[in-house]
Amino acid sequence: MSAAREDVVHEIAARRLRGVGHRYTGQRRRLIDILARAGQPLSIPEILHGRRGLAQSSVYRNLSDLVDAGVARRVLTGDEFGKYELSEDLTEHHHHLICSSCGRTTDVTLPRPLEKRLDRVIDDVAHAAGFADVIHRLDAIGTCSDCARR
Amino acid sequence: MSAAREDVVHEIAARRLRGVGHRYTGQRRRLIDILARAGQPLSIPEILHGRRGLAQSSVYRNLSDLVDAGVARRVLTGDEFGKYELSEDLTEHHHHLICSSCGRTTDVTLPRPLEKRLDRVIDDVAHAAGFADVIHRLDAIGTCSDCARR
DNA sequence: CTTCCTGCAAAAGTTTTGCATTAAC
DNA sequence: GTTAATGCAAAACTTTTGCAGGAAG
Repeated sequence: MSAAREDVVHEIAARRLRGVGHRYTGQRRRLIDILARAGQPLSIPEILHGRRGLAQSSVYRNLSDLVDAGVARRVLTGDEFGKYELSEDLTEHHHHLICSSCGRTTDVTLPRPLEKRLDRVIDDVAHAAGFADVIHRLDAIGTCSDCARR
Repeated sequence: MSAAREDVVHEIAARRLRGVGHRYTGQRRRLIDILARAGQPLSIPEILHGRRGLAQSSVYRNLSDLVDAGVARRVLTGDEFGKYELSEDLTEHHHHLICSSCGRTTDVTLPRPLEKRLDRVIDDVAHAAGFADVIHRLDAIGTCSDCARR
């Protein structure tokens, strides 16, 4: 995919964090790695699971800082937990397939022309309602193959 | 808009609740009224605010029952609270403009042809990934006019 | 009159905060 | 050396649950 190479992602993350007065510490670098390798949004319990040396409170604080710096974003899945992923300019514009039964979330992309048309229409509608700097969030919610079997 | 008249909404709500073994009580009827008149998703604090005779726990329970019966749905706004609205077959298919700064949420609709194309493409993509019974959720997130002024 | 719903209070579960210690620059 | 980040524990906040009393069918 068109995602930036990992070292470039780290450079960008470091720059943006410094831009908002934060340091690029080991734990923050590690979180970026975890999110970059996941390829799907992760909840804090998922991030903590099987990894040592990460205090829950620090992970919450750091993900929040990464969001503030524009390096990550919080995804709403209807799961009980919030999930996090790298921001789109570090990966690529994509959408989510969310299983309404188990919360499983998969990244998907749509054809370029459809995306462009969507963006135009949404921009028009949003401006008419007085909204500025609008991005869109399009997710599909259904039943994944595992849950359909039950 | 093409929304059903209020009394029809109540009939449908009553039928669907009975269908899952629930009664159509005064409080449930009242919640339907509140959601129907709001024209935008409401959080539980918003529902409780300025209304007497609604116990918080019962509102949580009843909204959950309304969702189970297919009369309402839970909307994720990034606000700290979950918000609820009537299900789309009782109103009409629409989307949300969400202010990332203050959480203000406004309903909007998109052109029919775009919606149809979206549905087709999402259906294809979802099926390819093994998902069934997919609906789409498209929201626009930006800055509302009030927050832009600050 | 039996079953489900309601309200209150308490519990559970996710996220945030205070503070002393440690690491970054 | 100064300022910010970390880990632990405790607190805050949203949502769920237990239970006794009340309403629905």
